[in-house]
Amino acid sequence: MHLVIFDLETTGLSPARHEIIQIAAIRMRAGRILTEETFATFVQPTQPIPAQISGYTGITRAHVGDAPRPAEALVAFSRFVGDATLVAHNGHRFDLPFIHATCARHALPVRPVTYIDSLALSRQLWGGRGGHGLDAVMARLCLSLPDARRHDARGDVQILAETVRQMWSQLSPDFQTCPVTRNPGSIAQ
DNA sequence: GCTAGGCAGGAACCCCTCCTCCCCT
Repeated sequence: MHLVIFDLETTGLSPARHEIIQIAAIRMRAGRILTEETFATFVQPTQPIPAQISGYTGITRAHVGDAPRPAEALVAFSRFVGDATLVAHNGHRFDLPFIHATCARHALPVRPVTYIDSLALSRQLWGGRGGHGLDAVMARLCLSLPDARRHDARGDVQILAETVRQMWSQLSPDFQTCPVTRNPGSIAQ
């Protein structure tokens, strides 16, 4: 199965009120993380980045000042995605709604995609007990990637890709079948 | 902890609705 694992950093939690400031993605085929096939860009928001978000993500005005505008960044991301199935942690309620809202705000034409929420992999594997946040999943898998910085999309996507690989291998070792629901979504054309 | 939004699981109850917690920046 051809997957693109991705992560967004944003200026807040509300797709209606906040903006994307960073996109990172990494490709996975048949259970292999293709570390040479990555995508990463900062995105220039129309509003200033709140101080608490700069503190949380490390992303400041200096990072996004010359970055592509949202439309340009989302089209480039779409090209990278190709015909892959997208994967994001809490993507059903966070990343995909942010992409939908950003496309709508900038009147960007969209195309259908399928996506998997990696929260569902965690719930499938460990049931309702305990948390399913990325930190909790990492702890359960005893996973530590010292070079991957949390809350930087490039670091989070490395961590997420490895957690997805490990969870998937426990649920469907041959990587041929998808162990959780694939949802319909849309991204920029 | 707040923002938005409503999954998933459990309780109460008998089949759907309500409630609480969750998860993302």
